[in-house]
Amino acid sequence: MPTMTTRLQQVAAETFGWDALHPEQLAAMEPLMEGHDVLAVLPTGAGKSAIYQVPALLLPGPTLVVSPLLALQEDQVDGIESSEAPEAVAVNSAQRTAERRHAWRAVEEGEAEYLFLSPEQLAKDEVVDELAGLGISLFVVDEAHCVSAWGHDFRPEYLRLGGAIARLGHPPVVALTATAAQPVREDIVERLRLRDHREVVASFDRPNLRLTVEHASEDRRKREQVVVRVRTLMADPGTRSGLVYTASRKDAELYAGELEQFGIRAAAYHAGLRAAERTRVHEGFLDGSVEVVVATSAFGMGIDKPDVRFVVHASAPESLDSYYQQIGRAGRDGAPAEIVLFYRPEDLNLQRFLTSHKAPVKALARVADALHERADPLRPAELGRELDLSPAKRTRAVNLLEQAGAVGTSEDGRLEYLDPQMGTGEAVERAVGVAETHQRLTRSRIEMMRGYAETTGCRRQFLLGYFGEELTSPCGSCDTCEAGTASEQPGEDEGPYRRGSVVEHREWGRGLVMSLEQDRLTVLFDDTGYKTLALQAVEQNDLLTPLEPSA
DNA sequence: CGCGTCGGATTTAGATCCGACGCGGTGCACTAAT
Repeated sequence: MPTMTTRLQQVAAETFGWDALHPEQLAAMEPLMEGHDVLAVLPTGAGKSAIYQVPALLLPGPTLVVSPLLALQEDQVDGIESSEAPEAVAVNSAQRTAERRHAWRAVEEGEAEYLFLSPEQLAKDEVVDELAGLGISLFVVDEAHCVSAWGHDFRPEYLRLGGAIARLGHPPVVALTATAAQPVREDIVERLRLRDHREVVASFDRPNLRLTVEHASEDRRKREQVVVRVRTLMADPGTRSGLVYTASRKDAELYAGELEQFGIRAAAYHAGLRAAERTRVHEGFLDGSVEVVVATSAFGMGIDKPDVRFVVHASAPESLDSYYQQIGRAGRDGAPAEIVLFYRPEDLNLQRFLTSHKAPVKALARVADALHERADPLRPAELGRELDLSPAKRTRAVNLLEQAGAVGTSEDGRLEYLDPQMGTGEAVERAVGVAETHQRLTRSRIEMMRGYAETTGCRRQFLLGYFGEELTSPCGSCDTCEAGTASEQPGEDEGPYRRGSVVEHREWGRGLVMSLEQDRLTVLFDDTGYKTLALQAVEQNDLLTPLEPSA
């Protein structure tokens, strides 16, 4: 009787041609095979897809893969098609009816093992009903950070996945991502309602990325410096391609135009461009005809180019999660790459604006009232028709009420008001509270971005600390290390506050110590998000009470 | 929210100050008109 490990390795080799599975891949696959849910946070290139592709063939029913972009679904389907594995199909709005019907039939008849869907598809009753009859044996959430990054506002259907999983009888669930700090991991686990799950988290360290921050006071000056830096980087004979990230579409166009004037084959990329132009830039970047892509956050997921030699940020993004993901597109081949952030504190204001979403009080009240009045639970689509609310608005309101504990989803996907004793006024108030807590976390993440840019300590230590990883001594290769300011460091084992320990603050409640610098420490509070505290003030005023020793 | 820009006023002939105004990201799915 071969062991599970052997069987997995056999399938990997025979079907996919992978000679050996990494320990981390196996560590994620094995609990899945035993029926556990799994959250795997592994760097791009670590073979995340294998984690579901291989067990899928050893589990009885079809495998459902939720993927955020249609282009990614297409890539994955093509990838599976080129292996010996059974068929993979996608179902989405870009298809003709006949094509869609064919895809469903292929899964029903067992010809297709893998089915790719967007979260929006899964928010539709008829889709989940169809899936319920298929005996899905593995539920995959690819790019799972999207649950947390997009579910709360931009794509609220991401928060409906937990309900869909429940309606499918909760098959083993695996959530896969390359980037997730502690609160993101917790959010994924909670929102997808993972049960007794296992986490596989690889190191976030990318030693070949050289981290630098350039401080600028004037906007105009910063713009000049960005262009000069990109020209300098491109002048290196070993450099064929690089990425520039901007905060706005206009800036992407502006920088791309300017770089072109200096003879660099640059192109802008953002969501305002026509599909054909986006494809042209994307493909040009991969084949080398476009040297530098100047992009908003629209560019990145699914881009796997090994020789990107630099990532320059003309403006800071809204979190270190996004930043890490964007810089992670450099140096995939392992060779050195330059990472430069041009930082002006004012730039964070734009991020503050872009991430500010007020609680939809009107929609909350209407949804709460409608559900309170009804004796029978009702389907989300019915609710939308009844209230004449757009799907996005309705879903956002339902999500908030659900997180507030006022509304629940039944086994068959119907919405119900949980406690008739609770007035709708209170339900709305609680939901607003949930939105505000989330907003505080968002704000605090912007402050962590500021912390990274402004630290005099080792940048790599700061970045890794944010992801809950300890680098015991300064890296020696970032700008602060080279400038000598990063050399001082706190004694990790001295003092009552250690990385990973749990503390309590009178006002902010329970928190997890994320990192220690020479004169300050950063704590992730459950309700307030990240806070950076001066050690002196903490000690003098006895601000923090240690609750548990570090794990 | 708050930055950058623009136009007008002020004061005095080129420049500065002030207030008003516009602007700012990520994708799915669907529909209606060609």
